[in-house]
Amino acid sequence: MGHVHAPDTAPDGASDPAVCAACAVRNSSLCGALSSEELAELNAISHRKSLKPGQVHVIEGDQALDFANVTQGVAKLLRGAEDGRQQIVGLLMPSDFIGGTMRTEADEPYTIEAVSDLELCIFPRDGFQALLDRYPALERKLLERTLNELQLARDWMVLLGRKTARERVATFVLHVAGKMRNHGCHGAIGFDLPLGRGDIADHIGLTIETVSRQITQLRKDGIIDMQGARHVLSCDMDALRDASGF
Amino acid sequence: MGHVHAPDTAPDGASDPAVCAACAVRNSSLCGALSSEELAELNAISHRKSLKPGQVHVIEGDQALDFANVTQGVAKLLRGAEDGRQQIVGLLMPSDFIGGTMRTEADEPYTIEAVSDLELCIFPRDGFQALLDRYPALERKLLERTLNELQLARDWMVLLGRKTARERVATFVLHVAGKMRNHGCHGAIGFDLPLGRGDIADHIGLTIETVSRQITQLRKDGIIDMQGARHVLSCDMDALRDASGF
DNA sequence: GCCGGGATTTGATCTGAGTCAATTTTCGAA
DNA sequence: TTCGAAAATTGACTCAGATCAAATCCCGGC
Repeated sequence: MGHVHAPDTAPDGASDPAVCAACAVRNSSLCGALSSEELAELNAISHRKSLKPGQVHVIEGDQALDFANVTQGVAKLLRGAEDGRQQIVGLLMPSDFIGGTMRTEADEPYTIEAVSDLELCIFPRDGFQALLDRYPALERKLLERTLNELQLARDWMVLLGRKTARERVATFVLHVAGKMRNHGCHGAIGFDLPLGRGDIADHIGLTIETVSRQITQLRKDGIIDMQGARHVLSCDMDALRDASGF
Repeated sequence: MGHVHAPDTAPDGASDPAVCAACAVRNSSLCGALSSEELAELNAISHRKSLKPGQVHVIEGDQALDFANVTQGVAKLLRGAEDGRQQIVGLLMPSDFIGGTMRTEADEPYTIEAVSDLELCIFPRDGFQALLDRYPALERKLLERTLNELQLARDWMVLLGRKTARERVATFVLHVAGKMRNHGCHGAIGFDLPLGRGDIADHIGLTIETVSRQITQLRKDGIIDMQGARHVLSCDMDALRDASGF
């Protein structure tokens, strides 16, 4: 991980802007829809930004970051909560795209909070929308991703509305395993949970204690094998799917 | 309600196809993005379909309805549940748009179930996508609506993940009042709840009994005034917003 | 390697919402 | 207008998960 030699060469023979050629998500992100020339144009209006764990960005109305790619790190997308209660409505990983309040009057703000060191590639709203007008492929890709997100959000509604504590935790682990997709999570390959117990709780609508108890239970049942609190050594995908409800 | 004379005349002077001119959602639906000519083209590939209360449509893979406008009636968008459990992930009212699994491998099906007499205007997937390619305004509108839906879904996640029973019911009433927007729901104007107790429960992640108890409580507290089980005579919007949590 | 503080686990107890079980209401059909 | 079935309400009791309260673990800094 981390060795990127040979920058991609686009089909038309021109080459990507340097930053983009080195970008870990050149092809897997939205940018994958663009040729080198188009990418150069997008790149011209973009800028990069780093966030340390715990730092936040508020998304609302104007100057705030309105469209961005996550190029490195993990972040949580938060909603609500002047009192303690908060709900994580999305988990952002490299190649995920942020933004989309578009022209809707964004009444209440979303918050992006970095979980690990985070790198964003930010596009000012107006410039980005102009590009959207110009490059249908970009807009199409954005539409597809948004539809995907919508589906995900709706699946999460099922989790939050109808699943038991055990099912929720199992679903979460399954979901992370999928996102990590470390070549399958079979055998002893393993991966780290990107969130601590508290954040997991806020994502699946439980408390820290309940999350902890359920993880302990899944371990005792031999469905997952862990080392420490974060590292999953292996998991029985079938049993996990089974435990995750429907 | 129901008196539509004078069909709209589009800016360019041409006139809408007859069915569309008579359509209650000509302008408020996706079709609002189209001129009369464009509408004619869309109309050419569309067909109408009626569903009686309780009838369902499954959305998946292929031949199934993949893109459609709701022109009349109310439907619920369901997810999950081979056992009893089901979650209503969306409420569909006139001018709402259904569909959008796009090319994603739609692993598990969504279901549309009519709540009242339902009228759909259906567009076969391929033809619709071709139009999407041709008319950027249509695609843009679809993107905007999808982003809206996503926002709604995420707000609902907060409800399902973090709100108490009372807050959920209050939020639901508020939400319906907004959708109905019978000129404000102040005074004695009133509106009907589009769902029965069971469906409300499935939408906000509670049981029938709890929903019933909470509605009773809101009535006793003077926050809403009802006649029968369905008809809301009036509601104190501020108190309701207050009771709905955040 | 040692230390310290936050994160996690574990235990005991409480409670909001679920479940089970009757009524009572509502509303459409005759 | 009456009737009957489905929907809604209400009550009694249960339970999954929350809350409160200690341990214990773990990891980074020294």
